[in-house]
Amino acid sequence: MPMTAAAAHDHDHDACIDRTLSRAADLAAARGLRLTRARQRALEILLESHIALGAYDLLDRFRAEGLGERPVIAYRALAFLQKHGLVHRIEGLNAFVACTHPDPSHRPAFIVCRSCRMVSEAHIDLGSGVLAQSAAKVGIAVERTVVEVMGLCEGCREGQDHVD
Amino acid sequence: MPMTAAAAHDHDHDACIDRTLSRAADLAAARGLRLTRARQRALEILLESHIALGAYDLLDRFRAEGLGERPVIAYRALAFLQKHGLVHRIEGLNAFVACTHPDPSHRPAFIVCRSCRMVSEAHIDLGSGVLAQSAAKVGIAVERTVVEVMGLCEGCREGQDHVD
DNA sequence: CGAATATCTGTAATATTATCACAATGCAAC
DNA sequence: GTTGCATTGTGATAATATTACAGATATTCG
Repeated sequence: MPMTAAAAHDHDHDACIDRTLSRAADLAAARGLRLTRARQRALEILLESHIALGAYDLLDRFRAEGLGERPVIAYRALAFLQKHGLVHRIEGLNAFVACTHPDPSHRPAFIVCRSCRMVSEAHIDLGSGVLAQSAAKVGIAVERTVVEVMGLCEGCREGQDHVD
Repeated sequence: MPMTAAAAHDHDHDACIDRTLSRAADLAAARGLRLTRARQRALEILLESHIALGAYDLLDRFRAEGLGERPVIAYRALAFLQKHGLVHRIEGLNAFVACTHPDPSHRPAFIVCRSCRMVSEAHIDLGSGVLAQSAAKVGIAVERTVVEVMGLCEGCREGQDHVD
């Protein structure tokens, strides 16, 4: 039986959801943010699993729930959530996942299945290593790091030993 | 006077170009690849600078030179060059740069200016660190790593202290 | 050589991802 | 309550990327 994304994370996913939502609520209270219906639902939908969703996947859900019909609705919600660190973009997939890490400001790193789009969040400090030195040498002031480790998860390897 | 991308790399760019093109020719000879006109020119165009170009930027050049009118022409050339490690995709920019590293199979890392799109190529071995362990733990067999360090280069910081 | 095979190119259409512009609405401060 | 600002609604469009299939070119092998 193929392992689900949640199973692969081996955790209490309900608690994971609750923790993240209450963190979002705290953040909103603290910073005076407006966690409107669309923003709240976007976060909830992304939290349902650790599968990265495209903006248009989210839009489909919004449409089904009467929360909006047009792409920009989804992009706005995602932009807001990203800005406040509640959602991350997976560049290698053009997709989004809810942030599952409690630390407010961190350098996220992602472990990603290119087939089922399961994402596991980790961390890495590139700020102090060889790469930071190289960046300094060419004069780049680092603002953001994109670190994504891609491959096939166990379930996807079983289902399909071909390339995909 | 703002530093150019080439100056920031502080190198003999002509030699850089020659080296990469001859490496491509060697590779083609060795593997029986067909380095056709469009492919050759795509590589040459990307080599003109260390600025990442979008597929449609390349297409514009192709159009100007009578090498093709349609997007798929550019994407095909890029796919071929990527497949053989002569070009890398910068995920954070949806753009492409020529590979400047002699090592045939490596884990590239990029230092990127988000404004002028200058790219400096470095390397990093994530295969042996914490991240690889995390990947193993969630069952991902790593195939590819995306490592991009983004920020503003010196020239772009000077020109525009606002956010951009 | 010449047919068989594989690769590459040309062309059209379309899919996917993302943003802009502007009017209308809601919410908060005074 | 009206001023000011953030948010939403609506339409259009921009930017990025792929599929499908026919025709051309190169390579292999009898």
